[in-house]
Amino acid sequence: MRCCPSMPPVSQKLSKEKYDQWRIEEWVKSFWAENRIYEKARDASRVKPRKFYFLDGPPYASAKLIHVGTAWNKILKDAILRYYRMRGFNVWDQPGYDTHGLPIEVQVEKSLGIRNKKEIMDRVGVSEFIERCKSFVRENMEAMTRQFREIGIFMDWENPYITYENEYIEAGWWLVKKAHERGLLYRGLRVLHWCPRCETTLADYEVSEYRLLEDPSVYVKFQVEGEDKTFFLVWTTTPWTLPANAFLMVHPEIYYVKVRVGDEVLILAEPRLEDIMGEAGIDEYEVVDRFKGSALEGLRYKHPLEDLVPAQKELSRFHRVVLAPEAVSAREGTGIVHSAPGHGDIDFEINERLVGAPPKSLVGDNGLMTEESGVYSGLYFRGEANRKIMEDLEARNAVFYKSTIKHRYPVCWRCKTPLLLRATGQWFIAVSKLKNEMIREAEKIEWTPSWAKSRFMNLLNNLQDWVISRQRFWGIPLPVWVCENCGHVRVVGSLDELSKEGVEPPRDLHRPWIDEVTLKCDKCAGRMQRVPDVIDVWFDSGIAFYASLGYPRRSGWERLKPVDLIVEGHDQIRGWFFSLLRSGVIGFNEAPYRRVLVHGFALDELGREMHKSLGNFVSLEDLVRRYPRDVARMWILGNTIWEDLRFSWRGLEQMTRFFTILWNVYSFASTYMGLDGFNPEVTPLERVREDLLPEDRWMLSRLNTLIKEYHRAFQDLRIHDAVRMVRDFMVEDLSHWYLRLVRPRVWEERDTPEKRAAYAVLYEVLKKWLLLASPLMPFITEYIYQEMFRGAEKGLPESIHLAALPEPSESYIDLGLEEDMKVARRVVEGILAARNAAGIKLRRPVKRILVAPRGEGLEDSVRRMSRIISLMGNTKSVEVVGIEFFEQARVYSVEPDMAAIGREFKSLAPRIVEYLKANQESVASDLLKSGRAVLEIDGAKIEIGSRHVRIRAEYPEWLKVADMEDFIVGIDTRLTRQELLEGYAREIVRRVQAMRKELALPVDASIYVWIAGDEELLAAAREMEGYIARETRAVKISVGEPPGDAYIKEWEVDSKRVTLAIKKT
RNA sequence: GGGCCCGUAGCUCAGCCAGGUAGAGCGCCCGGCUGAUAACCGGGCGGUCGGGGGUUCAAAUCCCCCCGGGCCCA
Repeated sequence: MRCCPSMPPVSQKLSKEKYDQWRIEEWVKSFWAENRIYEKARDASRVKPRKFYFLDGPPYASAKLIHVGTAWNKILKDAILRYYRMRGFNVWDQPGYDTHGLPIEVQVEKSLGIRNKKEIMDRVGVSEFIERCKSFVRENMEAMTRQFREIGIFMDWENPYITYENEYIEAGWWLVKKAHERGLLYRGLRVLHWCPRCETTLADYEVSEYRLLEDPSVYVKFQVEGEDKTFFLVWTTTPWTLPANAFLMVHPEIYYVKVRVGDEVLILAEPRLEDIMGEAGIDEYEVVDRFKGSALEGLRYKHPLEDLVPAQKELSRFHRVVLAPEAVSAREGTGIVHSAPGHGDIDFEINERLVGAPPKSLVGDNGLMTEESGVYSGLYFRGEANRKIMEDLEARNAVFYKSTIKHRYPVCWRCKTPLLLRATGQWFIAVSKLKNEMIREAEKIEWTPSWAKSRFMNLLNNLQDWVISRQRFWGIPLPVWVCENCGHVRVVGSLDELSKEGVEPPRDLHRPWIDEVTLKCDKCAGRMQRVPDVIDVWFDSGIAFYASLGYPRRSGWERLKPVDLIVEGHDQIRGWFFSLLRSGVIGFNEAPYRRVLVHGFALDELGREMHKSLGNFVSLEDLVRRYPRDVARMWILGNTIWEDLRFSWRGLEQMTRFFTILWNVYSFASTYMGLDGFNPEVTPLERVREDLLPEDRWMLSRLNTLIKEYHRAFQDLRIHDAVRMVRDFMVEDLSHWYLRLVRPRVWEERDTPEKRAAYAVLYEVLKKWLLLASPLMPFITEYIYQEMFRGAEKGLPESIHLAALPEPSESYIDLGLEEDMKVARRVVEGILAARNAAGIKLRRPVKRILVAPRGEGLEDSVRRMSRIISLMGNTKSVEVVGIEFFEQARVYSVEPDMAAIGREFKSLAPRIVEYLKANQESVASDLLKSGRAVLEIDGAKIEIGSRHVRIRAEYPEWLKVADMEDFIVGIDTRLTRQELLEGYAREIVRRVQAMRKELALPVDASIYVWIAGDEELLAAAREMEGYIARETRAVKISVGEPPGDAYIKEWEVDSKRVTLAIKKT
């Protein structure tokens, strides 16, 4: 094998160093940076014909720390992108950042020490505020990018898309204009949650936090018109909505009663009567009438605060009872619900449909009651206003009963201020009109896992119009200009449109600069001013599919569309996946993406969500401080993608074991290939095909099966399955099995065809495995590639990440052989179990093992694999026998159950026991056959049953058996002198090896060996001299005294003493 | 209140789609190996497959109900 010294063999470098994943990763990082490996991978990919447009869901840049879940997300994406690059796709891998929105504004407000919207305008100034938002976001983005790069995410970090950039904003305008052109943009009134501190509307999905708050619980009497002493009883926890009351609602199907209490008559729902009277502490009352709610329809009433509230002048003419089953429940309240259409969403809807009152909101932007509320003007809605209203009601005898209630009440998710519902004018996109198109397009999307689709479809069935306006600053300005004179609306879709009007667009398109742009109305030549709103931040990321590519200003989208894959957590089904589709249909009438992969959430070790406030938050930095990147990546990627990831330091710790095994495998190969000067160019796989042993063909079959299944897993987006099969292959097939099988061949000093074959196979397997593993663990694979493979073959790419993934070679796949080997492994497992039971170590050879297969075809497999079974089980022969062999070999014994025998046979018991002991086998066989046995004692016949004894099956002393599912495996433990001596020889070898190691001798150094001590061991040394010499690289084995400068050590083998000495030649 | 996901050994999780004697790793106990070695390997112990009902010759797996956790919606 050293025939061609001019060629560079496989380097031994790997085996010379201690495994240190940290050092490796540092080295690889700088290797990538110095040689611009990412850029080379990107550029090589970008000229390929088959496109793969991946779109990064932009993380929200509101913090510097990266959540483990976000890391999982990017690591998954990275593995997939690497895979597609290595399969020759033209991969678009631009990352993005989501940068606008209220959460960022709130953080910046905090840093500026201000508390409300007014202060932004008055104290800080909007332009300063916007600059602060931008620099805050920029710092966060930089920090996040640095960390993503740190863990080896190969994405185009030099060219991310950023939602605050002018080009991106302009792309947003384009879509608003598109919606306008399609007649989908409208301004409408809608009751929405409002934060009185942030002074903006919140979308439904932003109303996510609730607090337990105390509110008044009050039963108010509304006098029935024309009947002085008859009242509708109404329950409310929001007295501040009463001034805006327009009508009352009842359920047509529920029964109502008139109840006399004192000299008054109350109307309320029958099912609530007892509870309410009980709560109010009233025992004496009389039901005077009973009727369905429908009978109340149209009855008019008098509002108790009518004269105090100017708004009531307009509202009083609407005061009547309407039927509204969807708004009324028989389970709480009185069954009569007061409706303020300006402060309730159902109220608003019913008002539109049945009543038509003006939906008054008597609460201003900042939570203070407005002028129109008269005496309550200027009072805070949940505080002073509530109190004053209660006082007035009581003063007017309009309160039947009052107390307080603690209930879940929505608060602002950013500042925790209690919210209110309020009718406000907002801008909408009428996506409900696009429902059919959206469903049609969603049907075309491929979902992994498939249940994500049903969840998505469920959402589409409840499609609502989209409120896109927000009354804030840090967002894409709504490109809507309204004429001050005639109210004409104009939507601007690009900067060019402004230029054409002779308007110089501001250098930054954000507020406040854009607010200064005015246009001339083309209807009346009046001045047009922009509406002050910005757009919902969900709009930003929803347009990323084209906006990230600079469309419509730049080309690219037309070429790359549609997006081939998006990958996000399951919360984004309702979030990003939804908003992308919405924008796609508004703008292009089609779904912008083709495939979706949904992953789970990263939870803490107890299965809870991670929150900084809970103190269980693990950041990416925490993670990579404690575990190397590849280890973290492999652990994270191994989790079933669409299930939640339970964080576990222990899990990470366990993953490090896999890496030592993997390192040891490569280190082992590198040691011996280097030693023997193996050169893959001189001895390629094709050249050894004739010399392959069954285990080699098996290994190659396994490799190619792995490659096949790996590609299938990646194509199905089952990355976790790819991780598991790559890992299992390395541990089970390569390390545990193949390496053990080829070791003797590798140790062989001579150059044999079998050794060459082993090296060629090993080289092939190690190289291809490394390629398969490289998208998953990019650091260590790069390192090994550089150290071990790069120098051994000419023309290999500069980095493993520039290489192509292997494709399976069907000609190497032999499933029958794989099946045979499975059988062999099961048999060897049986041998080991039997050895274990017999206390015979693997080092000691046995004469024969006996295998009785239980199933069809196993017998042939065992015969075909008998050489391998012998080798791995250290046995001289493998005999296939029938099950009967073991049945016949079994010796049965019975053990009397004294309690049972004594109870039934009293004084005869000792005699029976005596008999049983003497006739164990016959009694046992009778009992097994017929369940009874007849004993003859003093001529009398006594019958016993199996309840009287315990039957045991035993094999004879020389046969140790492992009874398995598909086999019985037995070892013949009777050793001849030959096996005994061989065993001793191996004991000697092992000890000499240990001594070599203690002296740190080079693996290929020759030595002299001296042996003294027990006679049998000396005999073994003499008779097995050749074997011992070969295994230990001894040039001579002498019996007797060693020289003084030899390394001498006393040993004990089977309590026989032996002294060994070695010395380097 | 609705939709979807998860619940399997002490711990972390496969197996469920296409029903056929419950698996892995870790931990624990016992043993082995020693030129891949601050490693590694084998064996053993360990499970009402969240609970209940149904379909079936056969259910962790399919169906229904309930309990607990999660995501989303109302």
